[in-house]
Amino acid sequence: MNSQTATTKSEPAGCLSTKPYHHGDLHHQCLCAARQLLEENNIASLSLRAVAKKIGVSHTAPYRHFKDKESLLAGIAAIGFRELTTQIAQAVEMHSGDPAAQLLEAGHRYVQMVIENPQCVQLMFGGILPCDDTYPELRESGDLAFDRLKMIIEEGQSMGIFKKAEIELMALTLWSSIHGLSLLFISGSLDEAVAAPVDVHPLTTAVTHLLLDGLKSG
Amino acid sequence: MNSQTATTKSEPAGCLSTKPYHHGDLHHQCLCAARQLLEENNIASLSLRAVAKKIGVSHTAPYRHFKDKESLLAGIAAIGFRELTTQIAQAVEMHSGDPAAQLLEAGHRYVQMVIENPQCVQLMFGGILPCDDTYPELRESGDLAFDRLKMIIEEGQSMGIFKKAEIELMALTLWSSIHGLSLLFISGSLDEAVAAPVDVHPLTTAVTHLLLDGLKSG
DNA sequence: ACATTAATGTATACAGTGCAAACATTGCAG
DNA sequence: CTGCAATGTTTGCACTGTATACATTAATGT
Repeated sequence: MNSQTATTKSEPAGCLSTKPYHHGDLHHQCLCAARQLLEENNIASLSLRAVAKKIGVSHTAPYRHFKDKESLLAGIAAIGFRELTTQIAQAVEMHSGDPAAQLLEAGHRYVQMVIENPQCVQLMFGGILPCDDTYPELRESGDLAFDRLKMIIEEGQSMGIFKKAEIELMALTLWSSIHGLSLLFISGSLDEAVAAPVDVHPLTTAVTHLLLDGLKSG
Repeated sequence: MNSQTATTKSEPAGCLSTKPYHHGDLHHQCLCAARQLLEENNIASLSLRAVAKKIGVSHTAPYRHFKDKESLLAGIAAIGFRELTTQIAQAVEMHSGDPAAQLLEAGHRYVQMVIENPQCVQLMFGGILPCDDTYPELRESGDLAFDRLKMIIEEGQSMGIFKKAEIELMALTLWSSIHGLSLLFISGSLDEAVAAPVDVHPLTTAVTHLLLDGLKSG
């Protein structure tokens, strides 16, 4: 080829500047693009090649940043777990000193997160990724979220507004219920099981209240 | 007595629609083989070609019985839904006249079913299959199961042992909780969130009891 | 009974996929 | 400036879903 100018950044007109052939940070962009494509379709039809094309790199470029496709998926799932934990944390500090309100708020945020990122959630809990310690970051985030949930209940107990059953059991019941409700919702199973058109927010509120009735002391 | 019926052996009580013509139950065998392969690995790595090979036919043979791969998956999911409905029905007739026991039994069977067929359940609720009416049989089965659940609660209410909240709401809470518990269990999320090694049966019992506390009248 | 036909299974082909290996381009360290 | 490590590209292979054309066989009308 010719030596000097033509090969390098000789694209003065038009295009955005940031395309130095060594792409900015492909790692991050892969995650973003993949997450977007994931939600646009579903897990099955997400391809690494499509991700690469969306970013504008060759279809093997992502392999410089992710060992394989599963590794990319794990990265997306980790983001999801972190977001979930964040949501719960925000719910806690939003209603400081009111465990019942914290649980309700956390439930709403959990459901909201699931509804807004259904495919990501399916990825997080859908058994696609291995359960072992292949991707440690996954478990840590999940752990954190559950810990926060238990802390809420603990506070409620010490305040005397929750009965003193096993904490993990109560937390698990709550988590299961909200988790199940969210997943049933995005799976579409509710739309025809329940007669009326389903509105999540009041539904979540009602379910949580029903659960809180069972958790109340006395 | 055998001149005609010898060759035309009525097909062996297959899982899906009967094939009045041409004998040979490839349809049924595809479903069985696919289901088996599905549980041996996971959804992502289930291939039609592997199914065909397992049965011993050419890799395009299944297309005579299933429009495409998704259609096969829908068939498997339908089997799963029907099995779920059956389990709940059996729980009901097992504890006739005792709604609380029916719910508990149904919960145990639900969880058991999920644990024994995790990949199938992921398929049923994992958002792989379209939610619309592309596969009507899917929705019908799910409907039936939910109807049975509501009937249990209705009976409990008329017997005066459940509070008289909205039936669909109570049913939904119960379903969500058991569903969520099952899915969390097979997703592996529980193994590290909960400290001790998780044993499902007592856990299901405990969760159900906690819920029943919230449902009780008074 | 036999030819016709529809139902069923096969052979072949093709585009899309994940991924490995060899190669090219860049930014940086000596 | 030279060499190197990080990053991106090209090429290639095995495998997948599935469309098409072909072969076979069971069911049916005459």
